[in-house]
Amino acid sequence: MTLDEAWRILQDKQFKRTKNRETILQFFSQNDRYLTAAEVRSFMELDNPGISFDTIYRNLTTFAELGILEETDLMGERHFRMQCDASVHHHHFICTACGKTRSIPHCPMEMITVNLPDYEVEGHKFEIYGKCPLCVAN
Amino acid sequence: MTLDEAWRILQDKQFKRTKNRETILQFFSQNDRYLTAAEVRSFMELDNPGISFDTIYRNLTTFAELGILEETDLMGERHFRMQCDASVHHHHFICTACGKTRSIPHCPMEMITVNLPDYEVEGHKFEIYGKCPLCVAN
DNA sequence: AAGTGAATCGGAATGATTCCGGTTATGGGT
DNA sequence: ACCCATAACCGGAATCATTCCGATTCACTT
Repeated sequence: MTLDEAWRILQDKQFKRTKNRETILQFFSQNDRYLTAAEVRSFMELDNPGISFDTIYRNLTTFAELGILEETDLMGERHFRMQCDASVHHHHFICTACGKTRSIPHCPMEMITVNLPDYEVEGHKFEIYGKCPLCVAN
Repeated sequence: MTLDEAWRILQDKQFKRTKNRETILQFFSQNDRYLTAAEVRSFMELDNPGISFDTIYRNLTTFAELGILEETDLMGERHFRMQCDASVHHHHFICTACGKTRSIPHCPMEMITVNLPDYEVEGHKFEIYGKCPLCVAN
């Protein structure tokens, strides 16, 4: 997702264009991996030393609800990354060393939901963890 | 997994047979779903009103490391359940209303890892969330 | 330029989990 | 059956991520 696409979504929903939101989105657009609220804060403090965690979490949650960011729990911590391509449903390999991700186009759900009659499926999570080629080499 | 199997594993690894461990295992053996440390504590307080969270977490972590319990993060909280059948790799449908689970024998990993050359896969997570037939009806 | 509600701030509160120093109890050896 | 070493436990404080809250500031509408 590009910055322009993100802002279009926000404007459609009447969210205001604030400096904090610009900084957050800029940070995600230039970091192609899952980030924690603390990492976002470190970056934002360069511009805004008094940034509140409340502001960060509020915006991250909003962005995730709007589909601008993807969210997942890793080691009990919330992590966020820019939505890579909402048009094609996919999953991720996540490097446990550097945090970088790689798309996995396959989704196992189709062949499985047929075996769950009477169940009301709300969502699913499929993630593969390990070391990416770069981190394997080091 | 049965209580006997669990105790055999513990004895193999020289863990002591304590009252607390008996209570914890008993609780899991009679609850076929993911439970939180707080739920475990509530149950244990019937016998042992002064039970410490430290004791609960220490044992839950030990059990999970030994493969006696399965662990997952749900809504940012650690949840544990008795390992259902370690001999057959599988995944779970998890009811978001009652917490009960249903085994999903299908694992999507085989057909996917072939597309990850040079990646070192350490693990994966595949869970389906929704309402079980009983909770759909209510 | 003024008004209004959204957004932010800062700091306290919460909730889950872990740490720690002191105490208790299990299981092996006598 | 008793002793001992050490695993296990206890209670409470500490930590960490996250949320709440009352007061202030800011972005957009008119």
